[in-house]
Amino acid sequence: MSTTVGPGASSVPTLDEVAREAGVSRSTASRAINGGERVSPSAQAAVDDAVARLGFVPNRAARSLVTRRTGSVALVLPEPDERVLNDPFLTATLRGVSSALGSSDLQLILIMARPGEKEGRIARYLSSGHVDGVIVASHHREDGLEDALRTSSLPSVFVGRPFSPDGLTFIDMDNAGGARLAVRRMVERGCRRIATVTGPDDMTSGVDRLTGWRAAMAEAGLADDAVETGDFTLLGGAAAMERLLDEHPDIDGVFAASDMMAAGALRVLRERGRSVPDDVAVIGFDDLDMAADPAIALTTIHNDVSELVRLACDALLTTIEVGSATTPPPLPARLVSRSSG
Amino acid sequence: MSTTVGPGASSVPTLDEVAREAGVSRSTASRAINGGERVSPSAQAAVDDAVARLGFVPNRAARSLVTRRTGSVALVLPEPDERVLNDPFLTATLRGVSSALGSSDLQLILIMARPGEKEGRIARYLSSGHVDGVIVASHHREDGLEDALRTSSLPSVFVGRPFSPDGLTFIDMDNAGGARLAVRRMVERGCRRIATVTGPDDMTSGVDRLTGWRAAMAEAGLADDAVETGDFTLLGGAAAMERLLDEHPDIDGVFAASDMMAAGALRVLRERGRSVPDDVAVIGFDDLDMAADPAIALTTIHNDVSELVRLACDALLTTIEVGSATTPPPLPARLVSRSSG
DNA sequence: TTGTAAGCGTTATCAT
DNA sequence: ATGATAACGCTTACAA
Repeated sequence: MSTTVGPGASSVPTLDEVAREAGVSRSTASRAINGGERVSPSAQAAVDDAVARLGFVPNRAARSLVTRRTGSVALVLPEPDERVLNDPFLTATLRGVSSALGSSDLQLILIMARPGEKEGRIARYLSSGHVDGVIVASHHREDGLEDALRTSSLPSVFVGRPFSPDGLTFIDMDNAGGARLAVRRMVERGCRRIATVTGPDDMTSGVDRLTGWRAAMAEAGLADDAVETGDFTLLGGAAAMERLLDEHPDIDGVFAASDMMAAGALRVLRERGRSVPDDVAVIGFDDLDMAADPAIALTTIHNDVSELVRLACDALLTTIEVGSATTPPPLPARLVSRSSG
Repeated sequence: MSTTVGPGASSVPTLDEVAREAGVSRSTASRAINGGERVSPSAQAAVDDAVARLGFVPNRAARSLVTRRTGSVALVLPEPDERVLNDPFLTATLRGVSSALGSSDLQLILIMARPGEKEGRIARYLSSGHVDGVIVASHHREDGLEDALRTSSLPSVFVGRPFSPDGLTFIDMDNAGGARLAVRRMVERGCRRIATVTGPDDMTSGVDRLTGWRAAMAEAGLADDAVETGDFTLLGGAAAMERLLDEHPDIDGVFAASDMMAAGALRVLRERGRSVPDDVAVIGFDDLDMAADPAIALTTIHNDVSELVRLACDALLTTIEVGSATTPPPLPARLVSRSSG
């Protein structure tokens, strides 16, 4: 019925065509499509009809050009993709954001690190107006995200304290407090030579847990020289534990800054014939499912990722709508007692 | 230096401002920014300077409005997010697409199912012009994606045969052939009462593997009545195995349409005191890492997901650039022999 | 090589 | 309630 323009000219209908088909002006059609404020029932019906008949879908580029809204938010996880998919902490973050967004009608855009990453690719993508907001988790000191987002007007929320939090909003748990809890528990249990397997020092979660460990060791009047760095992975934790045993054979307690690293440490301790917790107590951090596994039974500091992420999403949505949000106090740490320490 | 318009008026610089700052016209600035065809070295330098000074980033909405390119492609996995993150097959797909895109400068948009999913939400998102192309994997008969993409002009590639492949391009392996291989192997090994734990019948991978099983059973002159349906999960496989043993206590071989289901079947068989492969042989499908685990040692049909996904991405990029791509023949199936069957 | 001008498809303002 | 009309920020003929 329409003036055909040749083969392949079907393509996507525009608002103009809908308006024409409905016998109204483009503005009325637009109003009818968006909520229908101030449009007569008859016009509304005509437009609805035309939309259905033509299979009209608004062009988002055109729409966001004028509304300055894209309808999507980014989750930035500056880690290689295989890491993102294998690390339970990261998958929990992804899951949390995905479900928190489920209720809103925002689309999630997942942005991970890429092999030969040219510095600033992610920041550039974010500033190019493709998203209405950003959640950043698992970020590193040198990834440039903090400065980029601080200077940008793009709403953003960090999961985990940024290195320079000024002008940035973030959600975090009390990492130092958690480490303190772990040390105190081991001290109570009679440990006197307590080591730590720390996280990477380019991540605040690693830094803060180490700080907490040092503080608690000082409080207890214990030496804080048994420190080895891991990378939050099982293998990294195992390697750190090896070094720890080589250099400090007398340790009787280990605080690992993540459950994954604790699992690696446990494996090494078993291989080296140390019994846990009798010879060496072990306490992890995160309280992943694996910690509750009877075969592991890891005492650990609970980290409520889904709550953290929920709060982050709330804060982000608030920022997008209201224009700002505040950084709440850190979530308190809680020790979950199992048989390892 | 610029005419300030009040507080908060800093915001994002536009191409116009860059042009003014560089002392050239907007079109010259545009050309300089996009590749720099036909711009004098001096103009180029001036523009580059201005861009750097102003921190200009092109507005993608405006750009895609005219170029009709968004610079992103969607990966659609119509499964709930927890499923996506826990199923090794799906994570492999995600990883594959992510790395295949790494070389191009396309951004990946991950789209998963949502709890109260209103029918067609995904299709609507895809047609709204937010992406240049789509890869669909793990799709179901009733998810509406096939029709939506068939009628749409959006480039798309399915990983796994669609139910109605006409007008759609897809990459698949020889699922029926794989099932046949499994049955023949068990027949060779002396099995005569072979059951199957099938996949869901709203997915072609489930259907095709069942078809292959039936064909091979017929070829061997065996009865094909021992069939129970699973959902590709471990629990589903276990439940199906229970039913199988209840109804056909005499079975001596099981073809499970996925390794996850095979793992569930193995667990049930062990619990019920049947030894594998002596009492009952078991063959899975997919060849996930877990199949190679010595504690499982599952004979299985190899499924080269990363290759499948690579081909799918290639096909998609071709379609986006050239306008069309063809469906290649299915990848041949290969049996990987381990101790379970 | 450069600039002018015409869109791309929406929404938003403002008379009517 | 409705409809012109002016943006939104960019690319791209076409002219100079």
